[in-house]
Amino acid sequence: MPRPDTEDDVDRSDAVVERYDPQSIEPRWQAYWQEHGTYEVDNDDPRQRAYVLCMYPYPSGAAHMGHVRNYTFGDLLTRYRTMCGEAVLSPMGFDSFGLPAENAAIRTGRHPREFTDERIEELRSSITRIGGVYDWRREVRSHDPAYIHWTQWIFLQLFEAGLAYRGFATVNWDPVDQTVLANEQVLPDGTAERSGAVVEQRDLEQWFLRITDYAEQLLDDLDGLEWPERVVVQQRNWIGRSEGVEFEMPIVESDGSPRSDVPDGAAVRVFTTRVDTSFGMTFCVLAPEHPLVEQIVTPEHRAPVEAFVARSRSTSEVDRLAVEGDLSGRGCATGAWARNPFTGRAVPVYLADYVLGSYGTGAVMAVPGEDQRDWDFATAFGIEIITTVQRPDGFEGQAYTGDGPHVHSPDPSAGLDDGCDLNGLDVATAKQVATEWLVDRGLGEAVVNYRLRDWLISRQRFWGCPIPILHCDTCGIVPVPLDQLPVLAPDDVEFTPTGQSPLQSHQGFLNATCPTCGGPARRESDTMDTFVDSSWYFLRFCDPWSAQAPFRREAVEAWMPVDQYIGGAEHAVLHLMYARFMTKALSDLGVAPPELREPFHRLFTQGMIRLDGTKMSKSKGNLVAPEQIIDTLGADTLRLGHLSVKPPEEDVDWEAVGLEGCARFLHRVWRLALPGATPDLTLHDGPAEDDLTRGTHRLVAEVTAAFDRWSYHVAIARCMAFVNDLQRAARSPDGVSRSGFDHAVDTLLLLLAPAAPHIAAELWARRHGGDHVHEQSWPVADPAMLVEETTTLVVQVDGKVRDRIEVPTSSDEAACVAAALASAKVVELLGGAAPARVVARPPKVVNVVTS
RNA sequence: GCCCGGGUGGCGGAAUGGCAGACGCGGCGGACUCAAAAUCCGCUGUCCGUGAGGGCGUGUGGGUUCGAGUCCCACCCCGGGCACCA
Repeated sequence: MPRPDTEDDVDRSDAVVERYDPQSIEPRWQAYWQEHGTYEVDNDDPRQRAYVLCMYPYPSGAAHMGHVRNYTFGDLLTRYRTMCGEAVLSPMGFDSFGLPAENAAIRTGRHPREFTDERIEELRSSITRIGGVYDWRREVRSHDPAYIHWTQWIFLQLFEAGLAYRGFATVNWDPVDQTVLANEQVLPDGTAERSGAVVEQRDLEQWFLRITDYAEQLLDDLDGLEWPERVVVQQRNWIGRSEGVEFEMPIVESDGSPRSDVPDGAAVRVFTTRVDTSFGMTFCVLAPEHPLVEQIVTPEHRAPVEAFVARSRSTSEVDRLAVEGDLSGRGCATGAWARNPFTGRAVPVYLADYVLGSYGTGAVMAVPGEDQRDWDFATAFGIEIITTVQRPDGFEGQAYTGDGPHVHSPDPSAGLDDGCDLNGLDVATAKQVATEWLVDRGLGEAVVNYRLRDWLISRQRFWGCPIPILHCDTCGIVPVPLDQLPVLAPDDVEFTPTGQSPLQSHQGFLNATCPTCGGPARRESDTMDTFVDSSWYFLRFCDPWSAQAPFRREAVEAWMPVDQYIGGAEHAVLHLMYARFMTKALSDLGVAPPELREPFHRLFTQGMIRLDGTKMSKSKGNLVAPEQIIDTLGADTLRLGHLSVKPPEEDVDWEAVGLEGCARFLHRVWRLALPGATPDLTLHDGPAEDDLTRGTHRLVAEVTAAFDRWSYHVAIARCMAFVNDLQRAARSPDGVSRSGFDHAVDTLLLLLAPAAPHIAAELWARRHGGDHVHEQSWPVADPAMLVEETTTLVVQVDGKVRDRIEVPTSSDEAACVAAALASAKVVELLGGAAPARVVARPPKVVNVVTS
């Protein structure tokens, strides 16, 4: 059946030139790489090893532009470093537990596993169509029983070591997703990062991982990482180390005499980072939930205090910490007094909701002169303000937090014979002296506090890794024996619209036998935060076949740490902190090698894709489908679009991606490089032109340098400029030599192989009898070829460019100056006068100074 | 408020203290074509000038230097993080 003639007419008219058709090329090469295992590496590979890893994705179906961007950078690096002779481990897997699948199950009644497996296949196919190459033999999925087994095994190791524990805690409850959230998953405005619901406070028993044990290491080891400064700063802030002093303030009467109605030794223990300002303390503040409140409140204050405490307890932590404007409703007097050890005087004890029981000692000394919040509080409650640090001249603020000499100490009225004298000292020195003074008298000690809290991993969800614990009435909390792992969620579950996890009511799952006493036990129905799964997957990739342990140590030694980790910056304090903690914990437990203290040596965070100025996302419905572009322009064009649009770490507006220009460029490369498809070129058999050879070497040097500093957009721009020049030269009447041309084109194909792998592979194979471009060595520029014979000498007069002269590159200063002074322009501008001075930087620039 | 980034044509952006605007997009003009698409060629910071050419130009104001987009100081604006965690 003859097809109606449409565009076929055109094809026949210039049948000499086979047009670049990505659809016929790309699937073939994708299959080739897969079938030949081109990017599979074994753990005993003799080459130098490199581990290049992109954050494994949540399987959300077909890839979106964010995936494309992420995987293009990772894939380029894998291919580039492989051509450089390294054995590159480039695995891929799926972070396949999580709420979207469970929400879909609630909506449709289908089991999340089915849903998830389908989405994984879709995503895998998308990633392949982008041209991403991975060692798929190593694929891991969080919901795979083998993976669940080892996640649970790791949890039990942590449990045995005391790093996993069950604790009662006031937690963030998401009423929409019906689960608790980690602090990291709550946004500063008090809403849930995922669901957007207003987070409530609930008191629940939950599982925690003791990440705070590692606070100091997590902070210190940041120094050795080659990570974006932004991410390091965010982690540092999140850990929130602060050095300070704790000391006790005995509860007394307002005149300093002992108080009879409180137990002996009753004292407020305060934490402060400004012990140097202790002489300015005019009151102290307890958290409303502080256990001492009950004992010290005086009868006439009891009623308002109880009301205040009740109100604070129902306020979220975020709201409590938001101190803005008038503070008069935020505090409450207790009627009690406590003695300041520095002055010997009693100061009133208040409650304030912005003081948290969970940080420091739950009590602070208040120094309104040097702390703005204390100033605001003192003003609201009519409390005295004393200045202890000399203000600089012209200071017009309220509290002064800067440096300066200390004043007003010791208080002469205190009559202490061993008073602490800080007068005249700067803040740092005064802190030291005051700390020593306290320590020497046994009144307090230096301490370090962290803002970081333990990692709450309990989730009241179904589609997650079950926590392998049993609750026995007799024995209490009992770990599931290792030989009974994995604990898997049942298949016969029904998802109800209430959203409650089916695990909480599934008797077959809940009922178990206590392995210790043989009595009945109830299975833990909470599952783990999915960040637990992603906190060790990079280790499993080293040895996904291991059946006796999560991974064998020697396999991890072969590959870890990850040389280059690539992902989104939104994981700065979540995944990246948890993975660092888990690596350290596993190292300490002897599961991972002892010397492996950090998982990711280098981190790269690529920018987001935006459309119309907002983040592209399914919920906003503003997606541009990568598949559509692959179907029309091809994957190589799409990859090039991402690579060339902007520096990779910056956010990208999709409108800025110049796909047409990239497609044009590839068409041009095709016509230039396809043997026999170049009728408009003039190629002769003479020796290679020096200019052309030098240009080719310069291109190699520039592209390599650009790759090494992640300036892909510059690398692509250089290739484009090179093609423009080459095409122009080859089309000129004189043409170029065949040998110089072929060298130029072959080099270009090698340089493009990591960025546009399909077209490079196709053209290389056609030019070289079926050879595979990705198995060639990355070209190296000959330094001797980078030096031009002549160069443009820029001639300036008084710093302004007035002339340009071609000179031999070897010209010395005298020759350059002579050439410059001989310039007609310079002669004219000098008007016969002698230059006042001549500065030369041979052979690039000469500046003639006239005055 | 503090700490990081960043301000360069109509747009995305290049530029070891030495030719600002590479490369791409967009725009304008031309070649090919019956015509269009595709492709190719030329122009494209701004002002003055018919032209050759010249003036002005990298957020603002100072400074260092023979020479500053690049270094220093102050300020303005944008983006991100932290923030009243004692």
